[in-house]
Amino acid sequence: MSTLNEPRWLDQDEMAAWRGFVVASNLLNRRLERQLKDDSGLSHQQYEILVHLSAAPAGSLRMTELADKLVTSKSGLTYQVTQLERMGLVARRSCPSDVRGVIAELTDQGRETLRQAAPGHVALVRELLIDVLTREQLAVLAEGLGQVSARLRLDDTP
Amino acid sequence: MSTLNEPRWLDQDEMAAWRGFVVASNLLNRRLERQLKDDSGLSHQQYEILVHLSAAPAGSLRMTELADKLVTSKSGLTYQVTQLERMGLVARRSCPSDVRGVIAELTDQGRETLRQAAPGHVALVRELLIDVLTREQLAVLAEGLGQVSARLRLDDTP
DNA sequence: CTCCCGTTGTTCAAATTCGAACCAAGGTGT
DNA sequence: ACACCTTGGTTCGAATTTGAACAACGGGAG
Repeated sequence: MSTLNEPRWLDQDEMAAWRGFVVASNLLNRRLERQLKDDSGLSHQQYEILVHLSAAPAGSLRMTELADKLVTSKSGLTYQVTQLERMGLVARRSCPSDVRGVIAELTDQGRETLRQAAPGHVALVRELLIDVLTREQLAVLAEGLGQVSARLRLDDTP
Repeated sequence: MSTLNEPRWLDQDEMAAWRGFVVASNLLNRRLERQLKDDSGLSHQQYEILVHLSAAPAGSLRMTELADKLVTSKSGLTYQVTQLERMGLVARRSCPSDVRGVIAELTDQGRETLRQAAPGHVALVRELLIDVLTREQLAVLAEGLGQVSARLRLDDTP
C-alpha cells in the first residue's frame, strides 16, 4: 500500500458516467435555451419560474421557496423576476404573514405565455431525452438522480 | 382520436427523470464551482479546459476541437483561454498547418496547477455522484446519457 | 419586554456567457 | 487564375449570474 494517500481516480465506467452527465447536461441546456428563446422569447430559467409558479397552489410562491425549487441564487432570482415583471408575466405582492416577504404571482398573461410555450418545450425534452431512453433506463435515471439530488440538498443547506 | 394535436405531456416517471436531471445538474455544478474556486481559484470551465488539454497528445489542442469537447461557444472559449493565459496556465501557439489556426497548449505551471486541483475535485465528484450510485446505476447512466449525447451531437451540427 | 441572531429580499460590482458581426484564410469549381 | 462559399478565431455589446454587503424584520432566550 502507498504511504501517501493517493486519491481514488475514476475508472473507465465511472468516468463514462461522469462525462456523459456533463456533456449531456451542457448540450441539452444549449438546445433548450435556443428553442425557448426562438419560440417564445423566454430563457430556460424564466420558463422554469413560470412552471413552478403555475404548479403552486395559487400560482404564487415566496421568493425564497422559488429560489430553492429553481436551485439558483437569491440575487439571480430577484433579477429574473424583475425581468418577468417587466414582461407582464409575473407580479410581485407583499406577503400578509411576513412584512419582509415578497410573493411572486403568475399573471393571466404569464399563464397564457406558459400555455403557449409548454408544448414545444416538452416536445423537445421528449425528443432529446425521454424518447431516447427505454422505460427501464428512465426509471433508473429518476431513481439515481433523485438520490443524488437528495444527497446534495442535505449538506448544502448548512 | 383528438382532432387537435395535443402534445404528449410527461407522465410521472418521465417527469421524475427530467426533474432529477435538471436539479442534480444544477446542484452539482453549484457545489463543484464553489469547491474548485475555493480550493484552486479555478472555475469549473477553466478546470475542464486544463483537463482536456492534459489528456491531449501533446498537451495542446486547436481552439475549435477544444470548444467541441467543452460544449461551449467559440467566443466563450476565447475568453476563458485568455484568462488562463493571464494566469500562466495555458499558452497560445499558432498552428503550423493552418495560418488561421490557434493552438492552446498547457504550460508546466498549468500542468502543476491541474495536478494540485484534481484530487479534491475528483473526491467531490465521487462523494456527490459516483459513490451515491450503485455499479448498475452507473452503467445505465453512462449508457443512457451516452446515447443522449450522441443524439444531441448529431442534429446540433447542422 | 429587550438583546441577539437568523432570515428575507435587494443592490452592487465583477465575472462570465452568448450570438452576431467581422476579418482573414482555406478550398472548390470553372 | 478567379469568384465564391466555408472555416477558424476574435471582437463587440447585451444579458445573465454570482457572492458579498446591506437594511429591515422575526423570533426566541433570558
